[in-house]
Amino acid sequence: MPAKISTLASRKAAARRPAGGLSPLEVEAIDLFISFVRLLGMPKSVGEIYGLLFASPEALALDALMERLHMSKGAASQGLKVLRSFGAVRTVYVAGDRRDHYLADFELSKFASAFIKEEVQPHLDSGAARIARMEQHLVKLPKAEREAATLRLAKLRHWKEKGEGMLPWLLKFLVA
Amino acid sequence: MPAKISTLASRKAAARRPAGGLSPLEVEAIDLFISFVRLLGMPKSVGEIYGLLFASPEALALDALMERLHMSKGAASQGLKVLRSFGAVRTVYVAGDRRDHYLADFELSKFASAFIKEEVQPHLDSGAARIARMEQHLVKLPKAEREAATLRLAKLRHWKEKGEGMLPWLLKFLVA
DNA sequence: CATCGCGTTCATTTTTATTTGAACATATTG
DNA sequence: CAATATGTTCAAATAAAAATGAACGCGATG
Repeated sequence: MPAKISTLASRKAAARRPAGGLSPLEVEAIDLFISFVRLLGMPKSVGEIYGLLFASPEALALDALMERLHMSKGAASQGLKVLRSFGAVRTVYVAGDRRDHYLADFELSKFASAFIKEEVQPHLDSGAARIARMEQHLVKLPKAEREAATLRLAKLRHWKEKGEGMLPWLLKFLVA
Repeated sequence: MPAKISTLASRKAAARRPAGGLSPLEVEAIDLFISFVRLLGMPKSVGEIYGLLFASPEALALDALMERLHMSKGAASQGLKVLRSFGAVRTVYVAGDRRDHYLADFELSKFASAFIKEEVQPHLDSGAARIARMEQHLVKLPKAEREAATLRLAKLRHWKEKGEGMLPWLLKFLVA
């Protein structure tokens, strides 16, 4: 009964890696990480790649990612570049294969701290610069307006300090 | 010497509200809030509106925003809708004027807590649901793969709990 | 040293997000 | 109640972000 055997075999395969496609588990993981990276303002493809690598027991090469995620070589390459840049992914050596093979690093905090260091911190810095510039403009205002503006500037400074105070704590919490 | 007087007058005006445009102080505030709202994934127009209102001592009506920010009525209306929705802006009554006049609320934490409640919390919730679904799939895997996958799922659960533990703290910190 | 395999880059295309503007709803005024 | 003022909504236009795919660089291989 070859028919039945092949049916069973393909059903089993489907539970794992259906027709070169994705298992339900992988799909869930990918969806999860897509929405996670979107929350951090990163492109979907980064989430797809990390999701698949996260779910994958073995290291995957670029062409495996392309094929299984239906993604162009360029997108896969750029996504891996981002993931490498903050250590969410690392390469492993595979004997007799000169392609790079990627494995997910499970420290999710790397996403968050990359986000903080690359997005939040620069924003705080430029914010500080802007507040300084605003103080320059302040002195040129007529007194009535100056008072109101001074109050507002104080609010901004307050928030900048709050942010600056929070970041180190947040980083520590995440890494812990 | 009317020429000189007018020059001085226009320079002074320029420091405040140049030709129906924006003062340097307002420009700085607007830039600051544009990058702030972009960080939270909100449209630029929301930052422009809040920035101008933040810098503005008097309450502004929709048409003033349109004119000074070079923005369509639709964008202004929708931006205000967003800002109202999380209380970053409130209306004040102006005698003998039936337009709504808007004032910035200085509690910046409202942006952050809106972001958390509208973006982060739902993501955590859907993440929890996904983890549950992944557990369903888990039992259908062959033992070898199941072990690896179980480990990964434990990581996810760990992070979900970490996130859930952090949010209340973060909210409290922000509001404080 | 010519060819091939692997990965990166970047101009172009596609997709997604935002803005515009006109139609509409609603409230006000004469 | 017609005319007007104000604000909202939403389909279409525009702008911004991301993906594609071909060209390129570089090292390995025969």
